[in-house]
Amino acid sequence: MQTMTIGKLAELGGVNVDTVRYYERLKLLLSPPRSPSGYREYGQADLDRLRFIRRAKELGFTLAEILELLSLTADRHSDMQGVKRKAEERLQQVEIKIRELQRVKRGLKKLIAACPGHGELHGCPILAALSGDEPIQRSAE
Amino acid sequence: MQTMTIGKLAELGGVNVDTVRYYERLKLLLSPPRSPSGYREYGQADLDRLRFIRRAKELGFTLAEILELLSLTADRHSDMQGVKRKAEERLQQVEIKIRELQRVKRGLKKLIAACPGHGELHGCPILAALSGDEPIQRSAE
DNA sequence: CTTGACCCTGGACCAGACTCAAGGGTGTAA
DNA sequence: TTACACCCTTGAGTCTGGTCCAGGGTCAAG
Repeated sequence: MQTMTIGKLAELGGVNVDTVRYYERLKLLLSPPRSPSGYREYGQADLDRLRFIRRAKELGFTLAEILELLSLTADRHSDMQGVKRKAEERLQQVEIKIRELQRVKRGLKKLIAACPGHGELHGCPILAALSGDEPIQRSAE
Repeated sequence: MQTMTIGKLAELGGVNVDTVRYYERLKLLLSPPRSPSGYREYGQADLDRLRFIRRAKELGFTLAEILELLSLTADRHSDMQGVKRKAEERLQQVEIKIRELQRVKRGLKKLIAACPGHGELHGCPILAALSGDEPIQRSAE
């Protein structure tokens, strides 16, 4: 397959056609060459990039953050110090995200372990824990 | 404390007053009785419920999911299987996210370590981590 | 009796990330 | 040639989870 239309790209990338055009507007995807009749012509690199975006999004990065990630990997000719600093910033954010999720995971595990999974709801420890009167922890505010 | 106004409830629950009214519209909170002048009068049970919502939200449940959890709890005759299953679903999603973020973290670390501050970025590890060819998991579709 | 902090309602507005509609051109297969 | 799926653009609408505003009533202190 040399090139593909937007419909094919969207299908392979697991997103809507409109989403592809939306990403192009946001500069997340490069504007591809056009056929004589004006159709966008995509190649494998575009598909890779689209999949990159999907994965990053699933990890909780916003589109703005993904744009930064992409420019980080794409700016092969820009100042290396700047690129490195950006990568370090991203790393910090990723580490924070992991810690937050681990806190959530511990919370969920505790609840699940304490819950027998059957019987009267009345005694459900998940509900008890969620409605308990311990102070609520503020994480990132 | 017999009853409290919306301001007090919001304060103790750690949310905005408008958020309380918003939750009431969504049926996440019950419409409380009103004072002669029309003020909402909340009791301890409302505070418990509000805290329940906050905690569940911190565990990554959407408001729609929380509404479901709450309606499960409202049904005195249902048992805790449903509640436990929902918690387990959440846990799985969180664990997947953590694993993928750790992959990204390793990629970023490698990138940073490999960056001498000059030269070409060769075979970017972030791209490797994110645009790997494993199938993309559709989570909640 | 005035002031200021609170409460009420309905509705507007926000960011983020799409998604759809309208009106029109293109490509291919029977 | 006609049908039908696909493509184009611009611009508006949707959903989530709030947040804010206008225009008004209430309540306790001084």
